[in-house]
Parts: sequence; C-alpha cells; structure tokens
Amino acid sequence: MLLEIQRSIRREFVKTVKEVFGLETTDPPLAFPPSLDLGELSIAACFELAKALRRPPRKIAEELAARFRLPAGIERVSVAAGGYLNFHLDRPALAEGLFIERSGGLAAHAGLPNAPGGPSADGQVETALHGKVLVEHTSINPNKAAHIGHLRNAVLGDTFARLLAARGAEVEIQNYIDNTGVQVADVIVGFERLEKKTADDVRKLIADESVRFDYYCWDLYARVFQWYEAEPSALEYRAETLHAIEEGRGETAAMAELVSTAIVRLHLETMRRVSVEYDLLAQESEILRLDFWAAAFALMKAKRAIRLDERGKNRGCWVMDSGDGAAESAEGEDAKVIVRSNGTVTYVGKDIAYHLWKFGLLGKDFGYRRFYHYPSGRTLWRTAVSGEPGAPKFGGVRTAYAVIDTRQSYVQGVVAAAFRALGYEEQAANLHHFAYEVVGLTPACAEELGVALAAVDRGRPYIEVSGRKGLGVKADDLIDRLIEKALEEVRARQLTEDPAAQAEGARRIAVGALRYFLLKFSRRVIIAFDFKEALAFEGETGPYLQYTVVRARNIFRKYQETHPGFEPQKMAAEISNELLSEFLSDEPGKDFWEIVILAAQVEVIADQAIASEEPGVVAKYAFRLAQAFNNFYHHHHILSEADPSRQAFLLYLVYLVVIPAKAGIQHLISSAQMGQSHPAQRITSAASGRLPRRCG
RNA sequence: GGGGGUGUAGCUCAGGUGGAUAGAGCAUCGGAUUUCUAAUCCGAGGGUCGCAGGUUCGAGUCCUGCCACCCCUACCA
Repeated sequence: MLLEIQRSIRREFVKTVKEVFGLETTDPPLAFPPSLDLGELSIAACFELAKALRRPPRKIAEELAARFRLPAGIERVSVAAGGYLNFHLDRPALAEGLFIERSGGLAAHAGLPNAPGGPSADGQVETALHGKVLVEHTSINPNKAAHIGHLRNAVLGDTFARLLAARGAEVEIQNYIDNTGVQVADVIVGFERLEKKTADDVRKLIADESVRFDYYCWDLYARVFQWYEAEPSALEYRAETLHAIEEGRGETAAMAELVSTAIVRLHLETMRRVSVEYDLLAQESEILRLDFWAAAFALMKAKRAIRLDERGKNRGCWVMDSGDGAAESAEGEDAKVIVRSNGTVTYVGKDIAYHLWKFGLLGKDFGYRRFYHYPSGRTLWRTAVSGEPGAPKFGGVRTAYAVIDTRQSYVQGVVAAAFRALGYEEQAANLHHFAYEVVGLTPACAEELGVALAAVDRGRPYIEVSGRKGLGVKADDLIDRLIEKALEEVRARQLTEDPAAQAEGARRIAVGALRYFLLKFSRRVIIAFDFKEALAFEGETGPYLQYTVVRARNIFRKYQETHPGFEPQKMAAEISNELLSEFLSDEPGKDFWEIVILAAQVEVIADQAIASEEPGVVAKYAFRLAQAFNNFYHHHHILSEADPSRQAFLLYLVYLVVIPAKAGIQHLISSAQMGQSHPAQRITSAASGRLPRRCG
C-alpha cells in the first residue's frame, strides 16, 4: 500500500519537474517528516534543484506543489520550511485499503501490489527477489558443539531468508559442511593419537546416550591444541590425518566421516531449537570427490584468470592477482595462492568452485540424498557422489548470499574477483558476502565461565572466544539456561497449570529472547556477550514483542466472549468512511493515525532490510510498533468503552497493528514456519574459536 | 606497510542513498496499577556525535588529515 504510494509520488515528481522546468531528474528520495502535522511523506529534492534552476528552493517547491497531480491516496501536498515538499495522505482511504490488504487478501488485490518484481518493490530489492535466491548460512565446522557465534550466523541468515521469502522470493537455504578440513582432522588426531580409539570405539561413543558427543569433541579439540603447543612435532599427525581424510582412505577417513556426520546431526538439532532449518547440506567431500575443482581450474586456466607463478615466494603455485585494482603486484606480494606448489587446492579454490556451482556456471552437479526430515515437513538433502531420485533442483541461482563472518572478507573478495576475471560480472555483482561481526564475551562473562584474566584483558571491551582453548558459551547451554529462566517467569505468572503448556510457553519465550537479542544489533558490530543482557525479558527484547501480540489477541478473545461470532478481520464492513475520518482526523485522531501510518510501513521496512542486508532493521521496527501499541493500550481501555462506534474503531485499529506486529515477530523470532502461515501474516500485502566453516 | 571495521548519554546500541528539535533500551530518580494479567505505561536527569580542517543553503551522515581500539593481509580453513 505505502510502497505503491511512494512509487507514484516519485514518478509524479519527476514528471512535474520536467513539465514545469523542463528538467530531467532522477527519482527523489522519500523521507518521513519529523511530525505528522507536516504530512506523512516528504521530498527534500527541491534544495538540490535550486542549484540547477538558480531559484530559491521554496519557490521551486511552491510551483511544483501547484502543478502536482495528486496520485490516489494523497489528499494534499504542502510546502514547508525552506523548501520541503510534504505529502498528506488520505487517512480514511489508507486505513481502509490497509485493512483490506491485511485482512486476507481479497480477490480484488490478488497477487498484484507487492508481487516480486512487481510494481511496488524498490529497484535494488527487485533484483534480489527475482528468481531463486540462495542463502548459505551456519556452515559450522563439524568437529564440536556449536557456540553463540554460530547462533548469530544462523539466526541472521535464517531471518534474512525469511524476509526474502516473505517478500515473494523463492529461497533455497544451504549449509556448507567442511567435513574434510583441518578442524575435523584435529579432532580425529585427538581420537586416534590421544585417546587411541578405533573407528568402532568412536561409533560406540556416538551411540552412547549418556555422552553428549559434540561436547565431548569440544573438550577433545581443546586438548589436542594443548598437545600441539606442548609438542609441536604432533603437528605432523595433523597433516597426515588431513591428507588421509581428503583422499578418503583408510580407517582415518572412515572415522572422520563418522564424527562429522554425527556432529552435523547434533548441530541440526541445536539449530532446530531456535527454529532454523535448511534445504541442503553442501559438503566439501563431494566438491573433492566429484572434481569440482578440476572443472573450475580448467575454466580459470582457459580464461587466464589464474597464472603459474615462476618466481618469488610463490614459486610453483597457481595464483590470482588479488584485489580490485591490483596492477601493482610487486614481486607477487599481492597474489593469492589458489593451488599450492604441491598441487593441492587451497580453501579459496574450493570456495570458488562451490560458488561457480551456485550460479550454475561450473557445468557439473552434485548427487543428492535425503538426510533428515523436519517435523515441519521440510526435507533436508545432502550432497553425495551418487544421488537418489526425487531431489529438487539445487543451485543454479541468480542471486546468492553467503553469511560468513567479516574476518573472511578478504577471501570472499578473492572469490568475487575470480568471477570477474572469468568474465562473470553480473554474477559477481549478485554474489553477496553477508558479512557480520563475531560474538565475544564480556570480561565479566569470561570470568564467570572460569577463565582467569590478566588485568589488561579485564579492561577490554570483549574477550574473543576460542575453540582452541575451549573458551566460549555453547549454544545448547545458553538455550537451556534461557528456557529455565523463562519457565520461572511463566510459572510466576500462573497463566496455566498445565506443565506441558508451561514448558512450551517457556521454550517460545526463550527462543524469542535469544533470536531478538542476536538480531537487535547491526551485523557490523561485535556483540560482547553477557548473560544478564541475553537473559533479559524486559525492554527491547523478544518477549516484549511477543507479549504485545498476546495483549492484542486477548482483547479480541475477551470481546468474543460477550460478542459471539465476532471476527476482527470482518470489521471492514462495519466501519464507515465517516467513522474513519472522524477518528483519524487531525486533532483528536493524531495518536491513532500515528499508529496506523507506522503499521503501514512493514513492507517498506522489509525491503529496506533486504537492500541493506540488515535484518536488525526489521527488529527495530517491530519494537517501535510494539511500543506504539503498548502506549495505546494503556491509554484506551477498549472493552469498557461506552461509545459503540468508538469501540468498533479501536478494535479495528488493534487489528491493523497486530497483523504487521505478528508478521514481524514471525519473521524475526518465532518458531512458526512462514510458508504455511496465514497470508495476512506475511510481510506482503497480497502476494502472499572461530566461526562457521573456514573457522571453528 | 597495505586493506577493512568501529568510535554517538553512566552502560549497550539505533540513527534510508546529507535534511526540519540527535533517539531507544538498561541503569538512576519520581509517578501510574488490585488490569483488555504490568514481561507494561508516563515523566525527569544525563550528549563537545573521537579530534582538527574542508565541501554547501544544511554534516552524526560526504572529503582530507590525525588519534584510539579491533580484524584481515598463510602454499590454514
């Protein structure tokens, strides 16, 4: 609704400028005026035009205002201050249109307004929503338990994917599994050398229900590093083990397969607890076994994207001259090694191959096998050397997002540079490194976990987590703790006696709190994790949002007790245009209107979040909306309202707010699977140690 | 050395491709309430937007130079 209005204002502005001044302009940015007295949407572009036209901006704005043909939904245009062009919406019309959209659809709007690539999506967002979109996230090394850093990755990626889906994109979610890397090798070294275990021993350990296998590996991994430090010669085992795994030979490789698969299963369970699911596990083992690299290598040699370095420190290596403007590779200093002098591929090389496959540029495909069935009905597939029938078509997308921590920006840049060197400019532009910062621990938190800190460390803003030292907060421990605390709160409130219902409520609240906590920060800032903050249920938190919706629903529920058959979504018929203008008009209706206009912004905000790759934008919005509602809730007691038409209007208003609030919550926080939700709950008006992978 | 990030209230953070009076949560203090269960609401105090220049009608936002902290810059992933 609001998207269409914005679009028509932009279009009309460009047209009017051309008519009045004979000047070609681009679409002007639209902003929200500081106060609703000034209107709902504003354009500041007249200040800019003043230069070209050599006239005062205010005069320009006035002339444009006089000639502006008002698009549908706009009541009037005004000029303010030095030259702002402000647009005042037709309030009853907007409320009505919004209600119709939100209340489910109406054939009249069938699929039109915000369909992907349709007229309303913003230019840059349009590309993202067009065709199938691949989101790669989580990608944890399968060698030990997941920690909070991994949760941040998964929650960011999952929320972003939900937002894309809500705006109409077809989304494919992949989790890259580096099951043949050094991280796995290190744990295998631990099993084989430190614990003298056979593959069969490990198999028994995995089956032993009294042992948390991922926690076991967490400790073992730390022990292996202690050993490496005490005895550097032990590093030879690491190289040896890695080679055996890469080549898939012997009991070592079998054990690695056993361990990584077991850990992957545990990671899936952990992520399922916070409502994160995947479509495909893309494994490095298949990238190796199916010679994806060979295909990529041939391509790169043919297009001369890669060269054999014959001198300097990289002698004998195939390298790429890195960076964007790298003309000045003095003695190969700026070159990135892709193939080592011993002929093996580096991690970047494998990643280039994987990404080429993502865009369907490799000319090869994986085999696929079913791996896991989610209770939600989704099937998770896993790559395999030889597949089984029935697999959907994976990869071959036009746009791909890879959620990988920011420390790997350089490496990801190399992948994009490879694309460009191969002539895939468009794909390089649609290959998004969704970079986010890591999660550290506050010094206090680290000490709480039993780490002895030096005085310098105590003064730091955060302490880096380290898988090698076994320092970090395990995801499941945190979730357990949150659930425990939520359960106390649920019991204290005595909403229900049923223990099962209490447990379910506590679980939902815990997940909501955790997901919101991880989303409320911009992805660019380091989160210094602290139990007190993460366990908070008040203020800007997930439970605050959840409770807001509960309140709204309770109003309807109670009202239904005295008015059987009442259905909020059918109120449109009862609320006349006159009533709407009466309650939304300037003076008395300002507070109401403020909420309506805020509630109308969901799609605009969602598109903004997609364009900026910041799910946090939606989190902030959902919070503002909840705040506005809670304020309203306290000032207007609806059920005891004596005036029936006023009461009807208030109920109508609650409905307008609760729909986008619910949609916001579902996308950010909740466990509900969006695909199957009621159309009105979607964010579309009518269409219905080191971190992940490459780190541990 | 090179590349990137961060620096905004006591603390943790928001601040559309420059715009109209710099915001929120927490914490502190003061109010509201036996409810459409308050996981709430209202109010108060609290700011040299790291520093210095520049660009222009207008800068927290853009440019330049500094300062501080962090990350990357492996034939590791």
